[in-house]
Formats: sequence, C-alpha cells, structure tokens
Amino acid sequence: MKSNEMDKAIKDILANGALKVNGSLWVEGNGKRFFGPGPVELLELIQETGSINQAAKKMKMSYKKAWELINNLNNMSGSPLVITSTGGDNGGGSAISEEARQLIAYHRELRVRFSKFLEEETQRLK
Amino acid sequence: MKSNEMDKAIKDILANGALKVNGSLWVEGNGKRFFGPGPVELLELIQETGSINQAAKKMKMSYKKAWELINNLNNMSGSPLVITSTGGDNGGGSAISEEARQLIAYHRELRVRFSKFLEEETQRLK
DNA sequence: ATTCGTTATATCTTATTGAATATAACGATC
DNA sequence: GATCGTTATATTCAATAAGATATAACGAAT
Repeated sequence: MKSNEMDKAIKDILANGALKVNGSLWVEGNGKRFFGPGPVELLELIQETGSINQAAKKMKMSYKKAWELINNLNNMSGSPLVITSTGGDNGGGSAISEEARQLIAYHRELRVRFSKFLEEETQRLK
Repeated sequence: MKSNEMDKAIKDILANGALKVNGSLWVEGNGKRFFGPGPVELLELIQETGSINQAAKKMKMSYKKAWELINNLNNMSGSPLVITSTGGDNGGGSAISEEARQLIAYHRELRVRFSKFLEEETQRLK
C-alpha cells in the first residue's frame, strides 16, 4: 500500500476529520520521570512570584501537591531546584536555583523542537 | 551561555548521570486522545490471539478495562476497529478491522521516527 | 439439549488520587 | 513580643480509578 493511500484511509477512520498527532516529553533520571511540563510551569511561576503558595494558586494546584512535586524534584536532583525560606519580612518565600533556570531553558528549547516534530507528523495525516 | 556549557550543567544536576529524554505520542481526534501505545499493543494482541480475553491476559489487563478501551475506540472511530462475535465453535472471538491494521502500521512508523527524535535529544544531553 | 469459551454487562470492593482543613515553626518588621 | 504570610506536615474526606466477582447471551459442535 502506498503511503498516501494509507494516510487517506486513516484520515477516514474518525468521523470528524480533526486528526492530530500530539504527545508529551520529559527528562528521565535513573529511569524515573524527572522533569515534565508540569514542573516547568510551576518553577516558572515560583520564579515569577517568589512563593510556592502563589505559584500553586496561579496553577489552580493545591499547595500540598505543589510542595510534594517540588520536594520530589529536590530529592531527585543533586542540588535543589527550589530554595525555600521560612519566616522573615513577608513570611518567607522561595526562589529557584541556577540549575532550575537551566532546566527550564533547556526544556523550552526541547518543546520548540518537539512542536516542530508534532507539526510535521500531523501534516502527514492531511 | 553557550550550548555545550548548558548541557554540561544540566548533566550535573542529577547525582546519577543517567539522563534521558523520553516521551509519549498519540493520535488525537476532536481534541481527545484517541490512539496511544496501550491500544496499539492491545490491538496487536487481539490480532494475534483472536480474543479480547486472551489479549487482555497477555497484557495483564483486566478484561473489563480492555473491553472499555475497545468500546471507546469503536465509538470514537467511524468504523469499528475491533469486530467481535459471540458464541460459535470456540465461544466466539474478535478480529481487528483493516482500519485497525492501518492505524497500527501508521503508529509503528510514527514510533520509529519518534525514537530517532528522542535519541537525538538525549544525545544533546551527553 | 449440553458443552464450550467468549462477549457483554452489572455490582461490589479496594486502592489510588486529589481536595480541604488545621496547625506548628519560622524570622524580619514594627 | 505581637503580627504577618509562608513553609512544612498531618489528618480527614471525597472523588476517581482499578480490580474482583458474578452472570446472562450467544451459537457452532458434539
């Protein structure tokens, strides 16, 4: 079967023709998922707000879940990605480390290339 | 910061250096996930065994879950991907449609290209 | 008619996940 | 030392997902 024949057939499989190739990427360490889209957004918001609490609220994520996520990241990572401080002028706060900034930057680039890949693959379906 | 500098820094983030880029791909229809790695394997096993039941067992998946998965696929798809028959010489059985075979073939090709993509991205971390 | 293994379905239980709430510790500022 | 908003943690409740079990219907073969 030729390639365009097959693509046409697949296109006909769904009633509504809005077919799309999509996916998700992450960085693994020791076989365990380490860094995906969720953490990236959370770290970015911590950088922006200076607070786990506020970052979680902006993501409509519970503080507990955000904290557990960060705790995992920090435990899996050699050096902590989020530096927290309790007490102080405005009750404390959090900042992200240089490593975290690098991870964010890397993942951003990765996503750009991945988007391109997904677009190309979606094109093959049309 | 130059690219190799950053990659080196990221490599140092995890204590154990076994960093890897990984991910998952699927085909979406109408914004809803339609066809991922799980269904592919199940369909392949149905093709191989001629039975939802046996396919599910080989995947260590409950029959219920397998059936629901297939039911979803058949409902979302214009033409059914799995054709079932009840009763008969050996109690019945199931076969996959031509469309299913095409989807499997397409997804297989897709995964090959995706593996290459992942390998390239993993290489950037080393 | 009986047997067979399968599909199809319902029900119940269990496990996992997530949300919600409460509270202690913290330390700079006033 | 009282206040403040935050981190850190435990506990409880709700919702969702997964698993286990049971059973009817089916139809070819015997």
